Amino acid sequence: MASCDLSSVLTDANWAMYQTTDIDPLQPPSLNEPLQPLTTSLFTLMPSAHEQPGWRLLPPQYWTKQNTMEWISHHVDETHFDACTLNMSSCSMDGVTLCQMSHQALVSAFGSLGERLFHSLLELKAKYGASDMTMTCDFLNNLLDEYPEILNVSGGESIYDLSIVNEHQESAYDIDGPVQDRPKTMGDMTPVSDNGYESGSTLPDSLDSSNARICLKITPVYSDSGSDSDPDTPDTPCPRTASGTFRAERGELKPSKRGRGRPRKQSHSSEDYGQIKRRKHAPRGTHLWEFIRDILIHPEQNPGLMKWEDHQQGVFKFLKSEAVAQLWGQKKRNSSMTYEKLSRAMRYYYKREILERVDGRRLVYKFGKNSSGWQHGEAGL
DNA sequence: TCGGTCTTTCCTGGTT
DNA sequence: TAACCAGGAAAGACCG
Repeated sequence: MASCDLSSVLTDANWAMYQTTDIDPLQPPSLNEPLQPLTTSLFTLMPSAHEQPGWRLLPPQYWTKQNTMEWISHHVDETHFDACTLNMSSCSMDGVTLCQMSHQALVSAFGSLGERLFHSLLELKAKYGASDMTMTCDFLNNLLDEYPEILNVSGGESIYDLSIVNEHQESAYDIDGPVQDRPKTMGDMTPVSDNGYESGSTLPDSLDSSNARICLKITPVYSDSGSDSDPDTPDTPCPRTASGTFRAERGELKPSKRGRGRPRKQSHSSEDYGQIKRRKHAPRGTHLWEFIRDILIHPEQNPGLMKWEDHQQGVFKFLKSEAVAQLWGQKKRNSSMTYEKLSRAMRYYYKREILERVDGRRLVYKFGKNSSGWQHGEAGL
């Protein structure tokens, strides 16, 4: 590439954006600190242990800004596009925003590269099906329900232009152009339901929320210059690979071999932490097996992540193990979740007979007698 | 405050 | 060789 290399540009942008390695969404945004885009803090996905970029693992609607940048970078590299002609601010968007962009908007933002990006996006949307946007919206709705203070930034300023819109108010999605220009592969982005994980509930809640049919429109309004690292972030820098991605996998973040066990969470300032403690504990009842079960019993919201092998027997299979793990990680606000860790937690269920072993079959598990809600006719289905 | 529960993380070794 | 499986060990987070 001639004069500048987008990878390095994007890398620097990523570096600035992701210096804070562990954002705690519980902590109310402070005007004194750089603002983290909501979707970034929610959906941050580090490259997996296998160096598979997040955008390859997840539907575009789930992409973080980093994923979007990696995806753009990928196409820049493939087409030898001159990155100097790109506006960095155009690249800085999460998947939700990206999916709302029309063909015209993409071409306008990325020039000749926009055409390629548009078709790539169409392919990815088609690949992952149409229901993912709904999950994203519902996830955000859940978050808003649980942490309404996100909307109430001290000083009366709103970080996010965040509005709840009726699905039929199509203008709510209008960002760059006429509605008819937008891709139609997202199932018209009709929000359906949530899985109710956050509240620890299962189906009834989700059905309720499906009736509500609301979606969030979120427009982050933050300063480009606000990339200072979190004061509580440990000194350990976040290593990057040559391609500009982060390597958060085992050992690579640590200067030396660490001991066993779960590492201590990022410390908060005593004041902030106290506020969190006073506010509310994250509700219990969000168990992994329930999360798995709810993915399985909501096939319309399951973009090929898992499938029943024998529903009667409770036998199921992971189709996209890493993607499920990432989804679980999103739910637990843990961007470093992997299938390896998830599967370890799954194996603990054997002892409690929530799951049963299925010998000789990879990625296949079976619900045990101490699980419930997965059988036909259960859980209000 | 404490103990139980439920993960989460790391690890070694085996299997596919 | 990579991906997955099995399970021990240790520790964090949550909750009653």
